[in-house]
Amino acid sequence: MRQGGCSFGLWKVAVDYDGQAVHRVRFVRTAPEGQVPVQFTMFLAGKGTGFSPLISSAVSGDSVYAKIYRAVSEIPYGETRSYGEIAKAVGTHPRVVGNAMARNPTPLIVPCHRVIAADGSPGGFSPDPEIKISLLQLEKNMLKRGFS
DNA sequence: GCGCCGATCATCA
DNA sequence: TGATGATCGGCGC
Repeated sequence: MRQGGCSFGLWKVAVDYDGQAVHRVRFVRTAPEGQVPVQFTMFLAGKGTGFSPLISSAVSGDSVYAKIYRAVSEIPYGETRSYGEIAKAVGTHPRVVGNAMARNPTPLIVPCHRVIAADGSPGGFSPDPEIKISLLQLEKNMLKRGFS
């Protein structure tokens, strides 16, 4: 298991991973020393649209949560879905989707920031909703500017 | 049009 | 077993 950190604006991203398997991602004020997979730095710099071939350990298994994480992973770069849409896709209730996002062990890889409330408002994000806004703006800008 | 309230269900303590 | 959510939709005003 390797550990690393990189910057995203005022926040840092701490990553626990093992080869292509990513076990945990979290936003922190101070990141641990070490390298992160190149996909993270590329994505956060607006030079990548995804994390392939990295896989999150959260999507394995057959629990409802794993299904939710898989469904969320299929949201394309720059697009959004509502909690209700995800819920319908996996056959559960929107509240459960919110619960799954709140406990998401690997944000970014499972793009929980692309899941917003049904009326278009951002909804919540841990530890800070501003991160969610920043990520959505980043993706929107990059689509518009053609990954400059 | 806006705000309140009840439904709903997988985890965790 | 009961409480708790990063919600949704309908109804009343």
